[in-house]
Amino acid sequence: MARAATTLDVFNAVAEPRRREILDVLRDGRERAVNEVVDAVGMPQPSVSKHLSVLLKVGVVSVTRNGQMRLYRLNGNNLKPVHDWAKTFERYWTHQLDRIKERAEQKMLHRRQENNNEEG
Amino acid sequence: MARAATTLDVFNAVAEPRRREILDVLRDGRERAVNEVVDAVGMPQPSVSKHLSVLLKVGVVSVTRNGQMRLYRLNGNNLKPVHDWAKTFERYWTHQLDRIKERAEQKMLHRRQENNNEEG
DNA sequence: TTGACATATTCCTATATGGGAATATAGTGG
DNA sequence: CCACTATATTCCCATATAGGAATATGTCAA
Repeated sequence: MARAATTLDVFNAVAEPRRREILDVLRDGRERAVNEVVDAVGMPQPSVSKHLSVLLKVGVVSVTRNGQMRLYRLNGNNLKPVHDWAKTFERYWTHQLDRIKERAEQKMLHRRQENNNEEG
Repeated sequence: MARAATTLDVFNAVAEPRRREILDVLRDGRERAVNEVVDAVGMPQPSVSKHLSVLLKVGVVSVTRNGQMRLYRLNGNNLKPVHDWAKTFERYWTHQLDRIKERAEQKMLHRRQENNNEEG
C-alpha cells in the first residue's frame, strides 16, 4: 500500500506546510476569496485551489459562492482531533522539571539493574 | 515535486496513524523493546521497525541498546510544535457559544451587505 | 561454532502526491 | 456575443511512501 491520501483525515491534510500556511491565513475566521489567499501566501493560484480542495475534503474549510468568487472560511473545530491528540503528550513540555527528574530516576534504576545483571 | 518525506518533520511523521499508535504506546515514558511495541500494536515487526525508524529520524523517539534489544523511548517534547500549532485554533472549540454568536453576526452583516448591493 | 532470538534492511509494487504549465469553466459587464 | 476576471481542472513527472516477503545483521547462550 502507498501512503494514505491527504484527503483521508486532518492529520494527513495538515502535514503539508503550505496547507498549514493557508489555514494560518484563515485563522481569524473571516472568509476569503481564493485570490486573497493567493496574495497572502504568495503561491500560484492553481496550487492554492488544489490545497483548498484538500482542506475542503477533510472539512477543515467550507466554501460559499459569491458571484464569480468562492469564499473560503476556516472550520477550525475540525482541527480539534490534532490538538487533542498532541495534548495527550502535554506533560512532556509542561512539567519539564518533573521529566528531568523522572529520567534521572530511570537512569539510576537502570544502573541498579545493570549491576544486578553483572552480579547475577 | 512529490509529497514531502515523512522524515522531514513531525507533522509528516505523525500523519501516519500507525505511527501515532506506536507513540500512544510509548506515551507513558517507559522505554520499550521493539517486540514489546510489536505485541502492543499487533503489527509485523518489520513494519514497527520501519515506523520507529521514521520517528527516530524526526526525533520523536530515542533509542538505546541493551544487549540484543533496542529500547525505544518517547521524546515527547518534540511533539510540541504540533500541539502549539493546533492550539492557535483553540478558540474554535473552546468558546463554541462565542463562535456561534460570531457566525450569526456575520450572517446578519452579509444580509445587510447583500441588501445594500441590491439597493445600490 | 552453532542455534535461537531480536531488529534492521532490502526488494518490489501499487499508489498518491505537489508543482508547473496549459486549459477549462463560469460569472460579469457591455 | 465578447473580453475579462476568478477558480478549478487536467496533464505530466519525479518522488516518497507503506506493506509484505525474504533476508541480513547482531547478540546471547551453551
